[in-house]
Amino acid sequence: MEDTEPLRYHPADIEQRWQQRWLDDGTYEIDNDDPRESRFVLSMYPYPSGPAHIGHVRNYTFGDLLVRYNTMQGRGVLSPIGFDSFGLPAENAAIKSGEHPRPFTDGKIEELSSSLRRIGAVYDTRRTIKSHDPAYMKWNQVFFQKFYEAGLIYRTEAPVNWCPGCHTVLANEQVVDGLCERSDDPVEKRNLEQWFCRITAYAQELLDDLDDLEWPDRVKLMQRNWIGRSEGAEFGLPIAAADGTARSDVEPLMVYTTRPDTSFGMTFAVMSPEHPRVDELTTDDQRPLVEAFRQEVANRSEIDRLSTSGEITKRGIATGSHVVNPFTGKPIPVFLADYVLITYGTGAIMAVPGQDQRDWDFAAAYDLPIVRTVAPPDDFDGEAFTGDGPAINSEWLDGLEVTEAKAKAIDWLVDQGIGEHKINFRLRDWLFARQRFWGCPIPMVYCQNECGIVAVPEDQLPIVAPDDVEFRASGENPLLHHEKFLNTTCPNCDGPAKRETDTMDTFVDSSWYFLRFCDPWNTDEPFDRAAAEKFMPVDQYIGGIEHAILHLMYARFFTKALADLGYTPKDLREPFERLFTQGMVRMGGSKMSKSKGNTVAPEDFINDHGADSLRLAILQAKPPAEDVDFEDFQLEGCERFLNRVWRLAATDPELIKNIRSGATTATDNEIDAAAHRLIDRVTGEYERWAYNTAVAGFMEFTNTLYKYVQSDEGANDETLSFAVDTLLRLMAPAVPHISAELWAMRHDDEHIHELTWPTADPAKLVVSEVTMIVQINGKLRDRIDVAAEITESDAEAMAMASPKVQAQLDGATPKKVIVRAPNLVNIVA
RNA sequence: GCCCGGGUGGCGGAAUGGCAGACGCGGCGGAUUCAAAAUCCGCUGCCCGAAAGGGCGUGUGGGUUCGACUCCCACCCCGGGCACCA
Repeated sequence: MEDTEPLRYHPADIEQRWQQRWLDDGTYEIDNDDPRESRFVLSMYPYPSGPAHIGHVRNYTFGDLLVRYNTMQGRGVLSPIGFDSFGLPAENAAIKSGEHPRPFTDGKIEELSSSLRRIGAVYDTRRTIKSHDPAYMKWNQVFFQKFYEAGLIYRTEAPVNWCPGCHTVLANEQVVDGLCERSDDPVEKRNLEQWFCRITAYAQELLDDLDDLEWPDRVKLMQRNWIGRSEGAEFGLPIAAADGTARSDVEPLMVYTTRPDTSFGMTFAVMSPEHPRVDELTTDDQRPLVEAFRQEVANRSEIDRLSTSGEITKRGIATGSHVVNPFTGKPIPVFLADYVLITYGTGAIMAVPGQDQRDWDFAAAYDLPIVRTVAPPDDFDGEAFTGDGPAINSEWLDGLEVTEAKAKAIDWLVDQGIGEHKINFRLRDWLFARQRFWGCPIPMVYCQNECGIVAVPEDQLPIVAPDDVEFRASGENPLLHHEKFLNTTCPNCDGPAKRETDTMDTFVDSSWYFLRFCDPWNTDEPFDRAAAEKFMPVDQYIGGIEHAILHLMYARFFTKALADLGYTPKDLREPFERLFTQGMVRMGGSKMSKSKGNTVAPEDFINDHGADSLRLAILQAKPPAEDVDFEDFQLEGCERFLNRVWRLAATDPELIKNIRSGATTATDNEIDAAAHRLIDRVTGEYERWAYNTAVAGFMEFTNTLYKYVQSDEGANDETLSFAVDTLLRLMAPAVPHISAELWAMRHDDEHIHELTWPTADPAKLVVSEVTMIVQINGKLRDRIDVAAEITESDAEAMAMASPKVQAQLDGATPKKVIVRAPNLVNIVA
């Protein structure tokens, strides 16, 4: 029977054994006083949804390779894992089954951990943390209160996004095209009193600090767009009296613009339908129409309102009142329009149809005057002109270019005392609370006497939701009906108080977990400052592009806020020094998901073929940053390759028949040099995430060794031994089980992952002979083997002497000869 | 609309101004075998040619260069992000 053949590769036998040994030996545990140079390698906090899917496997394979590679480089690598275990799926399951989310979640964590272990991913398992662990929740709650004290968290009424499907409010970042990113339900705008986090206080720093991060440009760009800084002027438009003159007895209407230079072309003004001064600025004869318009806008869904289609005349209405353009002194009408947003700037704009296409369309529909204030080029045939050019029709701005005109207009506004230079951000404050059960409770109470909102004292934290709750089909938070939880006493006055039943957005949990990993045992503090100083920032963060905005923005904000609150060193401004965003695994072109039923179970493959084959196939398939289709994994080829390595390294006598000892031949030396070149190559490829070509390198070298051992000359024992050992050491981070097993077989149970990374002998990287290519007019005509140190003139002479060149030239004299000795000669004929 | 990323054999991909197609998959042929699987070896961009050899070839068109998959300009197609932000 083949199965009993000792030299066969049987992954199932060896993988479990090595996984156990890595745990037992604590190979990847690191203490806080570890003397080695430290490296923090982290894969994004996974939501525990059950056994790993193929996307997880890809992500954690890349992370694991880096952990093992850096460890072999002699660094002390912090490689922790945790579980982002709060969230809606567990609560929705609870609603269906009636079972509490905790056992459900613990079960999923068990499944995911076991999968990670089975793919050979190694962690310091002593440091594992979970969001729903009260020991972790406590610090969320402490931070909430510190933020509240510092004014970074506040409670206010505001128009917020409400998802009826998830029965909770959502952050702006969780609304995609007017739909809930989780449930795809249309999101409604509701005016609710809510907890907000003042992330906008850090808007400028969040923007500036992007510059120094080694992150993909794409992610930085997405963050910049999301923060959306714009620079301009905010100023008042005086309300016009009946005769068109400016009234000084009422507040002017404030507007924000990025183009103060075009103010002379302002021929009307527009307010958001939700603007608080609409009533005041509506004339009696227009009031019925304005009211109808506001009602109509209020009834329209967010998605309708976002759509750019639809009759422009249906999108606005005149208020009947006028304001004065302070630049021209002339009265201009005030409109309402649904495209002006109450949440941005002042909720009112000056309209300059000559320089803004939307204003142009509106002006055309309402027959309003259009005045150009920037001269378009002669060949311009469009409508609104948004480009640069000299100012016209603008009195004292005429002739100035846009930049100068802006500055002068702002100076004038300041001189007149009616406006100022103003920077605006698109970024909004983070809506921090959710009306759901399975999250971290917000540690505040509402005093029924006079104290108002009161923080629960730290010695009473963490507040953990009770287990005896009844889940409702509506998704309504069961805490609302749990009298025992709800009713408490005010920490201030001992009077009756109601507990806050909202929980924190689960993005809070993932906003500082990397800091907790530095010191997860701490019971007195969220983490020790010195521990954070030692390991932070994360040297290499790995995760999906889908977190480009949400998680990465919140974690950056938390890091800055915690530094300013003194939890971390003041200069720790950024959590993730280097970010790598790996591509997604797709099935037949579409994203894999459980609901589409197109997932493949990595566990099944591992059972039959082993984790190393799967890891290798993932590494080989595509550059890590790119999306990959599961069908493109070449699982059989990779398994075949590992078998080839096995036969070679286990010295299968059928394969290796002809072994010599003693002095080395030219062939032996070439094999030896190839091994050194491979070290050089693979090291570079690991450094730059070129894992697919590193795998190609392993395969090429193995092919070379196969030819070597099967040649008539045979293989030198020492040369072969070094070559195979080198191959195993280079493969150890990529396919850890087979590499470890073969190394232990060959080296008396030595542990390959505790060895240091091989280094190439520079002397052996020098080549003595190269293939010089000879071109005529850039086309390849001949190849000649030459000495590496050949002179330019010798190279040219050899090229010219080539019979193929002579035949092509056919007696003609070359116009010019380009020589790049020893690699190339190009003859220009 | 604006902003990114990409377009290379039958397929996944390699090649950071110098041999296009490394490596793998697939295909074809051979060895081994009673036979098959497995394994090992060889060939495999397209066209012409018996061969030697030649021509063509990296989305399209132009440009820079002795030389372009690579740099520049324009366009086409695919993927992604932002999208009434004043």
